[in-house]
Amino acid sequence: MCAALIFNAKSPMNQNAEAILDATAFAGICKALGHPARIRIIEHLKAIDRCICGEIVQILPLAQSTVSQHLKVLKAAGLVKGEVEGPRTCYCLDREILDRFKRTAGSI
Amino acid sequence: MCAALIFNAKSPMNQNAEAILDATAFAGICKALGHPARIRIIEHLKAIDRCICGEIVQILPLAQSTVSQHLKVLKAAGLVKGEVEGPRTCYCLDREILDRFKRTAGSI
DNA sequence: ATCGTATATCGTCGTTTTACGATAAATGTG
DNA sequence: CACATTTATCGTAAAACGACGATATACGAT
Repeated sequence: MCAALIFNAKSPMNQNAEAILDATAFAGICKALGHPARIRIIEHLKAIDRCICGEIVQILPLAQSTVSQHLKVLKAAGLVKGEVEGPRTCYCLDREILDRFKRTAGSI
Repeated sequence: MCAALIFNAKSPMNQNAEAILDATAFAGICKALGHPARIRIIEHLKAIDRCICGEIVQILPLAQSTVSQHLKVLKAAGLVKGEVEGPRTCYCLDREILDRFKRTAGSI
């Protein structure tokens, strides 16, 4: 039927959107999402699409350095992307990874 | 339309199946799922419906006490239920909680 | 060139996680 | 009753996490 039924997630040629994460990769994403502050960051990024770090600092009751660390975790997991814009960094969701997480979660 | 649009997750009267988890609850479930061994336990339980602890010990390359700890984490998160049957304990998924997790993940 | 702003990184501290072996508790079996 | 089986719990050690303040870095503005 669809590509997801033909290729599995471990196939190197599988760059399609239907890809499903294996247990380790899925656990890695879950771990990155396993903190309330990081969930709120994801929710906020979903709502406003893109924003700078400072905006998140104002929303969360955490120090700037702590927020920066949480963003680092999310970035390492591939859930968010950050691009430097002059003195600030603009963050946005990586919808591709997020969708892959959702599909995998749905398949459990 | 459906109940999910009328009641939100924080409503005390919201015991319906469409309930969505708040950020903290969702993060808690994600944290519990944030380890490859625990994902494999969930997958195995989904495949065979119910099994005793010893069966999981044979599947995973971990000591019995470690597996028992992982099961404890999953149970604390509400993802699995365990009932004592004589000298052994039989585990199975809590589909309700799992579905709630899935729906919340899908709504992110 | 200096200043102010925004962010990342460093160092630190206390807590939590993960893993294991050893042991206790519960329950069938001989 | 003694014994084997199954699982949970305890104790422990190493690693990772989460939070913070202090500091470094990068860049625009004056």
